[in-house]
Amino acid sequence: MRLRLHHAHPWDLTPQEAIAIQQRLRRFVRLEDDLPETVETVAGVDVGFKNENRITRAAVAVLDFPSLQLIAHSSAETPTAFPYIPGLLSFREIPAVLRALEKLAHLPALLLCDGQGIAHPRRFGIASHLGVLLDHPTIGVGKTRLIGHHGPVPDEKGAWVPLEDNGEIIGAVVRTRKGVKPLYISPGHRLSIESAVRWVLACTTRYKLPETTRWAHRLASEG
DNA sequence: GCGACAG
DNA sequence: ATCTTGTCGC
Repeated sequence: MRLRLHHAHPWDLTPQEAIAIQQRLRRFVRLEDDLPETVETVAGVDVGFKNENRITRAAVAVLDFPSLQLIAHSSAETPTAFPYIPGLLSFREIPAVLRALEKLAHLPALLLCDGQGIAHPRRFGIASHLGVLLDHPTIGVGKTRLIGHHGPVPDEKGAWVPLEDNGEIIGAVVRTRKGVKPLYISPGHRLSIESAVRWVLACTTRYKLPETTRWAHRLASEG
């Protein structure tokens, strides 16, 4: 589908300017549930690198919901134009992600992104950034923590505890599989924390990572 | 000044 | 993220 998005080219941005953009866009993030009545497709978005990080490859895996069967996918490669800086990950990965999304016939109802949503120093991780640019529901699925603190997570699938920063709840630490490190879940845009957790669990079967993420990771890394 | 630090 | 074999535990 056609995506008309204006934004500065990452290679022209200084970290300070990138931070200013996050501060300007964060006000558009909405945490009220705003999804279609019926969600028929969910997608995983992930990025991989080639040629010593010179090439960024993004992949989108579209799954039917709730069967979680892969029904479509797309990918795109772009020259890597921004370094990896904690807190500014989206400026490195989003350009390729947008190119991959453009190749889809239809935008999936919900996008699960690798990384954080609002569980970010400025509450504007990659899932929120992508969600605001598209004004579309997104969830951040992080394998590790960027910011925030939390208590122990019961070792039972589906158990979760709030992720907190300065007295503010910014996400959830979720046990998607017994005996395995939990996932750091936070809303990107158009969902509440509780809903984000529910959707991630609904997309997870027998593995730590949701099926959406597993497919996207596979498509972004290999051939 | 000393740690922490998504992918 | 990426480089990579075997190995511990349910």
